[in-house]
Amino acid sequence: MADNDCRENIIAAAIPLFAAKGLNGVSVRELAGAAGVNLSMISYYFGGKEGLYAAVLSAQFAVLDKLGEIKQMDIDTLQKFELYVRATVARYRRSPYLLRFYTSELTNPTACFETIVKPAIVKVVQILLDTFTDGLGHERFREGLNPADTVLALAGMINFYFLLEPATAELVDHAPERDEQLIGHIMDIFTRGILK
Amino acid sequence: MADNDCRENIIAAAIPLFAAKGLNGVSVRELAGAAGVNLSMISYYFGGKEGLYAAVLSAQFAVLDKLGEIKQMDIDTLQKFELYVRATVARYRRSPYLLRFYTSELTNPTACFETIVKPAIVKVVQILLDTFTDGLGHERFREGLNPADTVLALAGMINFYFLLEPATAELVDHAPERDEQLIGHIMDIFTRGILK
DNA sequence: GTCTATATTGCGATAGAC
DNA sequence: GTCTATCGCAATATAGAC
Repeated sequence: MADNDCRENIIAAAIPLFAAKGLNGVSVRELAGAAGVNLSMISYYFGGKEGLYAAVLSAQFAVLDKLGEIKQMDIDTLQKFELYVRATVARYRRSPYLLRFYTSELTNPTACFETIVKPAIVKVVQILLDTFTDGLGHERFREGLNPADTVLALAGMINFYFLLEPATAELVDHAPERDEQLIGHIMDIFTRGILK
Repeated sequence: MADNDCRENIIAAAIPLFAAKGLNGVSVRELAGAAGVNLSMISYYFGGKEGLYAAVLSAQFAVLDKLGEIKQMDIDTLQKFELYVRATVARYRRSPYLLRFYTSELTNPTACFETIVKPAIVKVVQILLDTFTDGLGHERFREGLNPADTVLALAGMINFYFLLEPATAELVDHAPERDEQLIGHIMDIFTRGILK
């Protein structure tokens, strides 16, 4: 295995394994076997299993950085919220393991929670809060809306839909073809919910 | 340790440990130590660590059974949905580890997912779907509402608020004193979102 | 029912050859 | 940079004394 291919192979093979079973559910032997490399390579490149896990999480959460662009855009507040929902759906479709890492760290935090996951979540929530506050001045929002409750409600509607998929696959159609309808639905509820 | 006290002590001590670290993150030694019993008692009473985990999950998810009563009540559909939200909040306050087991099994399923967790989730979603369908006949709901998207949106708003707490504690006030305001907020958004 | 002692297995990590 | 071999440890589970 040539040079940096090895390092990338290990990360690529580790993503679905860590996502499915968590940090403690996978052994270095299993990780090395899936990557087709010798198990000592994991210590060589990452300093151990936990180092590999941290590298995987860093790569997974890097995609969240792009969300910051929404705040600066010259569009309506509600259009910004719709962009957030669209970006979230697109992200989960493109990177189907991200939500697993996200919620696994929220429920069973490792050392990475404080260093990687929590800052990433805080950043996203802060963007949504700022967007809402910006809109308060010149949008026709209802009186008495609590900013935090409002933006967490929006985030909850879209994230929970994906989180529940393993349990509701036979009850609810989670096909990507329905994503547009889902986005429209959530934005309809949210828009009517917060406007005067 | 007298008789059945022992069995119950083990379960009581196991709940926060399994909730915080997951099935693979806790050892039988740690479990026995926290319960103040000999480690062989776990095999004696539960047949092993996985048996104890299954017993813990069964006990945790038993509280969901009461939700079925909402369906039969002679009240408005929207009042039923509010009762669901209230019951969810009250449940998480009374049983602060349930959500951890819930989402841990959704993201990193064990053998218990198919036998205990998924059936419990399906049951709740089915109750919400039936409640919505019942209401379609005699409530002033908007046209074109997708039942699944609608009820998952409601469930998402309330569940995600609690799921995110470990990450947003410094950003958002998650105190129980605010629960009434939160419930009112979510029901306001949901009600305006689905009525004509 | 509860204990001690132990059997057995699998773990993560690394020394050292190439 | 990659391999083999192995070290040391912690895991679960249980046999057998009381």
